[in-house]
Amino acid sequence: MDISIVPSTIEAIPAPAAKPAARGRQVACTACAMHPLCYPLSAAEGWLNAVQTRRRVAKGERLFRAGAVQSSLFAVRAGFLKACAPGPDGGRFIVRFLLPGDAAGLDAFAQGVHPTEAIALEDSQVCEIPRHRAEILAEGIPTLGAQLRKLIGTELARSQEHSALLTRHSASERVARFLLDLSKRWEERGYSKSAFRLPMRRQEIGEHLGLTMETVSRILSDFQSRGWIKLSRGSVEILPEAKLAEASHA
Amino acid sequence: MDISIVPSTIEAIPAPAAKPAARGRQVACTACAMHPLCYPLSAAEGWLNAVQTRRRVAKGERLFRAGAVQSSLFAVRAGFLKACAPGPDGGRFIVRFLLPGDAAGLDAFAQGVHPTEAIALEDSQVCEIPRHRAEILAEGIPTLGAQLRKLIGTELARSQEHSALLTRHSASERVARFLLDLSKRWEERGYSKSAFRLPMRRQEIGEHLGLTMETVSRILSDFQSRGWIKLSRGSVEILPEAKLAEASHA
DNA sequence: CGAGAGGTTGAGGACCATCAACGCCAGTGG
DNA sequence: CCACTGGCGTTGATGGTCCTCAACCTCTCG
Repeated sequence: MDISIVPSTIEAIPAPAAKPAARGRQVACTACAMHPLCYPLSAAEGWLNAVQTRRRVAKGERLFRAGAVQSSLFAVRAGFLKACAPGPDGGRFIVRFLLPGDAAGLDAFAQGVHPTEAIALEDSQVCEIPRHRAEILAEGIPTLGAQLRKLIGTELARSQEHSALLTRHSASERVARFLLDLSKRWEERGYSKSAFRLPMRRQEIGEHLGLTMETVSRILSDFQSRGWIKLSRGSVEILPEAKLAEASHA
Repeated sequence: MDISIVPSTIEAIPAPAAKPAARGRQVACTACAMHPLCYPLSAAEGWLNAVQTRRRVAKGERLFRAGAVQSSLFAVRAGFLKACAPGPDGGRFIVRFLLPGDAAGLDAFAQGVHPTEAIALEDSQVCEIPRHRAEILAEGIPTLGAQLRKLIGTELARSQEHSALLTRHSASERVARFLLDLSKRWEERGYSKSAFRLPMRRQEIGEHLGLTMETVSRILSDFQSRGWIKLSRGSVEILPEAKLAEASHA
């Protein structure tokens, strides 16, 4: 059985205690950013189990620490994490929120050390590919090398786009785009694009968008009062008649 | 003669008309971001000439266009360029200023298409490595593949750091850091860290830092009146007793 | 000389940060 | 069961930072 292609279940791996939070949310391997990396491995018998291990990350736990040597690449399998760059003053910038299927830790290819860290916002699961394995395999299988470049390049393009968002758009445009971006990413993973969880705090949205938590809260409230979204504890619904797209680049 | 190691001169390549602007400013190959890529090639006889070509880019000319298929990677050999992401509304975000020794076009590894474009701010020269060559070589020489990943990863880390700068720092902190960053990069290339050209317009500094040209102008004037810098047409001097570093993170 | 691009400087105001108070909810312990 | 507590979210008042609009200056080039 090819577990890289068949969407496997959480029960397929040893679990000390199956947690509801991580259930029904894991992404199919075929939708994973790392899939092109994992897939060829399944063809090379005996390698798969050695290369791909899984790991649980409890809410609040750090997957890897800023400044730590890059030992592995990660792919989020289930849950929700944040990738953040801690500042010297205790503040931090949240580079990105990580959804199931997203890759993490790629920025460490620069120095071999993680410049950012990843912290779980809820109980999560990740697939782990040891770095030296990835490198060896990238040498042996040319398409893997290309896929790895593509993955890092995608992160780069995304980061540049985020910078553009930060320089050229108002607070409400940023929040609107943030919601639409999440919506799109959930849709790409086969989930509802109109209703999804929002497990991060307002503070963290602010740290991602360059705003204060109060501003984020006000703007979300404003969107709700206009009938564009519906907020509830830890989740949001984007109403069909959403003017969000309109608001996002005006 | 190994032109990848010996700092070669502009006269060594056919030049329709040697332009003073590009002279005395080309970086030594050993200081180039692409050097680890170029260097191994010189060991493989016969490949070098085919892989590494040079190209002149006149002031105002576009090295590659946003949306164009990625045909090559580039390394700046002499001159000064900007890498920018044009917005739909005619505005744009300047991702980065490119100095001699910097790599350009790496973000195209995401889709095979350039998301950003590079435009010369003054007459420049670039080294060009066709993409398919780079890929073939990366397959053949493992260290090349790793170097390529490292290059892209470095761009990624830099971009994330820039995002952090945009979200968490005031206008004057941004300008101060911008100057210090340029200073450091010139120093790394063997030039003066205290006096260097500033060939971009105020408008363009603003597009890089998320500020208006008026704000940039005011802050530079302010720095000058405090005795921290000395401005002259197209260049700047950072005075030894610079409080810039202090201002950059306060 | 005139025209135009880029830079500087000023006045006024929008936008968002700051500071502060309050509400809601979950968890805790009496 | 209920008060207490602390984290998070909301909302209001106020002020600072930076944008906007505008005038003027300098330099370059035809």
